[in-house]
Amino acid sequence: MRIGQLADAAGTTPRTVRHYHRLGLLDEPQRLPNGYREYTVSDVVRLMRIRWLADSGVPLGSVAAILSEDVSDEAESDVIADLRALISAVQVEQAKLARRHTRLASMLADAENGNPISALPADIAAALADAIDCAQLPEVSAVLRRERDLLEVLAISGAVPEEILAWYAAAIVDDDQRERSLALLADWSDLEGRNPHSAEAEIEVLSRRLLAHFEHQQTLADLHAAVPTAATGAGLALSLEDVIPDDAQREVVLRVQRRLLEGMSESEGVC
Amino acid sequence: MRIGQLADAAGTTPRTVRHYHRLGLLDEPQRLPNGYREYTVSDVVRLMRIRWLADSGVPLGSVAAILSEDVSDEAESDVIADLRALISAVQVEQAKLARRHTRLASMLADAENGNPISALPADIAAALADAIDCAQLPEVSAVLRRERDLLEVLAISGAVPEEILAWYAAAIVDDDQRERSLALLADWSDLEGRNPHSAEAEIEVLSRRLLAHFEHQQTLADLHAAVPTAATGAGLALSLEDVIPDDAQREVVLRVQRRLLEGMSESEGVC
DNA sequence: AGTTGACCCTGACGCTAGGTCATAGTTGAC
DNA sequence: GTCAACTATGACCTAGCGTCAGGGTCAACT
Repeated sequence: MRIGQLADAAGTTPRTVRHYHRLGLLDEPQRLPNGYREYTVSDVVRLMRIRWLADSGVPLGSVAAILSEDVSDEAESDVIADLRALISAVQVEQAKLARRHTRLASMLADAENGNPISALPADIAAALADAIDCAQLPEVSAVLRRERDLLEVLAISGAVPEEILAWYAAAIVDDDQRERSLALLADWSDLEGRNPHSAEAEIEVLSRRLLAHFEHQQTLADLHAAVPTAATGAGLALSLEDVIPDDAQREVVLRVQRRLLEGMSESEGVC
Repeated sequence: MRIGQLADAAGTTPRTVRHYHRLGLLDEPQRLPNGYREYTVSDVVRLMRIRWLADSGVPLGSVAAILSEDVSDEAESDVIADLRALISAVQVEQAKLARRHTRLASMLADAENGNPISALPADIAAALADAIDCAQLPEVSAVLRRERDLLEVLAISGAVPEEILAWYAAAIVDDDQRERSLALLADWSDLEGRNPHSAEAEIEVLSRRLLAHFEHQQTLADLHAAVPTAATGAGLALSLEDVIPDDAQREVVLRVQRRLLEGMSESEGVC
């Protein structure tokens, strides 16, 4: 019997047989005068056993121990431990594959509907992409990108609460609020270009408008409370300086945030 | 931001970041005077997007296309085709893992019960192993090994019908029939050492005893009918000469088989 | 001032389970 | 004789990094 017939009998290839020879899993048979390997039926049996184990997920390095006839106690308990480890590895892998399947399916749905592929829900990602494309001013589009990136990073971290997404969906996707939201963002981005010390009045106005815009202030409070927790919980160690390197811009953002927090705490009793 | 902080932020390792640099997935950032890479927050966003896709099962080679902003029609349809292929690959992998899980679980059960690990059902494999160990004559043990190997090869081929296994279970595992079965095999192996031309009488006697032994002759007929089909169906191209290289031994087996077939066809009308 | 420990750099090999050449000799059928 | 199909060996390739080897940098503590 030659190597091709052996391989055919076991449903594999000559390359694989030679591989097993080199690993010592299958003994090298006698050679014919022309150098060809000459196999017997017992090689077929051995090879099929190896293939069966390999197909069952046993790594080739453990096959020899399982196929060996000697059943010393320690060898057997080694085999049992190996099998247990393999089974839990398979379970881990199954969980991973299940996650992949759902994610890939939603990515495919996104792509088929012409939406961008993103870790964010399709409606939010699409609305943000549209807004970025349609923004007249490049600064507005930059602010929107920053918002989108931050939100997506939080979503990837698996730490973005449902309420935040719902709030975003309402503020950006909903046609009614959308225009006002974008106008606010435009003003905000406009403000970031200004000298923070000569823009006190505008900062005050913008903060009031933002507070007025968010009808559900509790949600805004949740947002501010959740973001740092979510970020650090996911191992994200980003400071505002990382996100906004420019000193003046950062100062404006800090002042607006401060005013917002003041405004929220003032009306806290109301909610 | 240095490479370790970047990697931590994305929940990965510096080695992975450098790997992505070499693949061109992540632009090389500016270097500090000491040669260290200096990252910004947009690198964090990019890296986390890459990790999210990779975790979702997208191969790194396809990540760039998915993350690229340009959405030309052909690029998008390429992406859709890739995603479809990935999803079906995941499904194939899930089926494979499910098979592995059941197989590994039954192997673990075998090992825990002290049974040999085999593609055969545990009771049959254990009974055959016991019989092989306890056989007084080495020839008997050799015949039993041959039987076991053949049966296991057929089981691995996935082509051994349930009835055959049930028959074996009855003949070998069942305590009542077991002794008679083993005695028959011992006589058979004894016969194989004889000159076929001077053993006509013994062949006749053995054949009659075999026929008498198998109460369910239809099952025996199934066995003989199924084995060649199963073997060729599984790509097994083994002739009797491969299994029994010795001419005289093979001749004895052929004569016994011939007598068995005659005996079966005689009583065919009865079943 | 020295030392320790935690980073960073590049380059190279290792892992699984074989696939895929490249090069060369052999067999078997027409 | 010729051609396809087989066999031999050896070497490189895959994916996604892990892990060393060998060396430089930096901040803190003694």
